Amino acid sequence: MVAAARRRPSLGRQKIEIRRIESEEARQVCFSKRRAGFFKKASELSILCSADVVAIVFSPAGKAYSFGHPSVDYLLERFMGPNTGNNNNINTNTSRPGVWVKRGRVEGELNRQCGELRTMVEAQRMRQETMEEMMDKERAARNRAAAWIDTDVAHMSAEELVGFGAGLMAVQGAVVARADQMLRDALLIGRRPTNNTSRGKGAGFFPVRRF
Amino acid sequence: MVAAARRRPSLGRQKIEIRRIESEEARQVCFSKRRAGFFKKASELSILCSADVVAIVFSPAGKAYSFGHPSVDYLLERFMGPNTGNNNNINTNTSRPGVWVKRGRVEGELNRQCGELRTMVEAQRMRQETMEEMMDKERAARNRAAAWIDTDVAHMSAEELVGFGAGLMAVQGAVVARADQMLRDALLIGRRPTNNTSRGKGAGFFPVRRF
DNA sequence: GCAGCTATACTTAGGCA
DNA sequence: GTGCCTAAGTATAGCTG
Repeated sequence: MVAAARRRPSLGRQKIEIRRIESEEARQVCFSKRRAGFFKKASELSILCSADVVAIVFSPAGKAYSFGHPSVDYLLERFMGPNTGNNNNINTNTSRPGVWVKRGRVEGELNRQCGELRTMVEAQRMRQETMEEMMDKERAARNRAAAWIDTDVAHMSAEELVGFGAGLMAVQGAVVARADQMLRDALLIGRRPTNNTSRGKGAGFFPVRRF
Repeated sequence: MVAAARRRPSLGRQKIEIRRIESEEARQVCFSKRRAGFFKKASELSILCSADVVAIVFSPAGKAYSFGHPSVDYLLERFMGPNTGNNNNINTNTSRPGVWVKRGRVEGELNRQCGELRTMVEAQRMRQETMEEMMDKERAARNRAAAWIDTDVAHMSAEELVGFGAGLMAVQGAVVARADQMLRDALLIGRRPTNNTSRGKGAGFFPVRRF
């Protein structure tokens, strides 16, 4: 059966899907709020568990915000290691990064390569953003369509339904349900209807790298 | 009143102060749980707001866990690259007039950075492909959905049709046409269909009407 | 150590000032 | 961009298997 149209259940918090927020303004607001919450989590984690934590967030506009305990620099240094390889069980006691100097011309070739690569990265990023926006639009259109179907069914009075007849109702329900199901499944906007106490997001959910 | 309440008020969550957890075991458990939550927050932040996020956590034992979107190394390079002045809570431009590297590790750093950038390019390319595949699937799903509706009605047996009654048969064409059109219009354009069809007492709101 | 539970503390989406 | 408000959605402390 098709879910009834969902009106705003309240003035309070609403559930949202974890996907790029389309509205630029809403995205910005969300960014501010969640960034604060994120850093708070980082802080709590470091205090409660005596863990060292560093978190850096780049806003879409390019601004960088960071949190670090004991300090961002120290931890980054520790993470990246004294050499190119990342070492797991740390042993660097260098509490301060050394002096940084601008690269000389010796590495001009490498520098150019890096520049090109960076340019490529940026270009690809822009393409990616464009594509994300396209998908947002498609999804928005889809949601509107789904909502429209839902509304239709939801607003259908019993009288009207009777008018259709049992057979038509069945087909209609099947059509709508099936279409809705297919759309949701295929388009990844569905959810697990089986168990509302969602569980089982155990492993491999995050791109977390372990050492 | 004397605080006699040193009992557990319930079986549920209890309030704790944000301070180092004394019990080693409890601290470890908390670390695991909160670390997961922390990375989840990072992931959500990056997705919801299209922000780049990197988070690194060192367990008390020294193990390092990290999350990074698009990639830890790329973001760290981006964060540290532009200049030396990288302290906490500092803004950094995305643009870099020149790449700065640590003295004495210039070549190693450059090579490493180039490697990371190449990895980035590759990763982004793959992500782009993934996204394109998703879009293709979405289109295919839409087409399948539309086709399914068609076939469903088209393959309807005479028996079924009899069950529906003559009126339903008469409307069948309208069902298909309207549903198809609705899907196509709404899905592709997101345009609101004209729903104000004349409706007598039993007229259906849905494209299909009573017979 | 991780997975599952319960009940609750905490976070935050959507509005509004 | 900031901050407050409400109500709901989530994360998670404390336990158990």
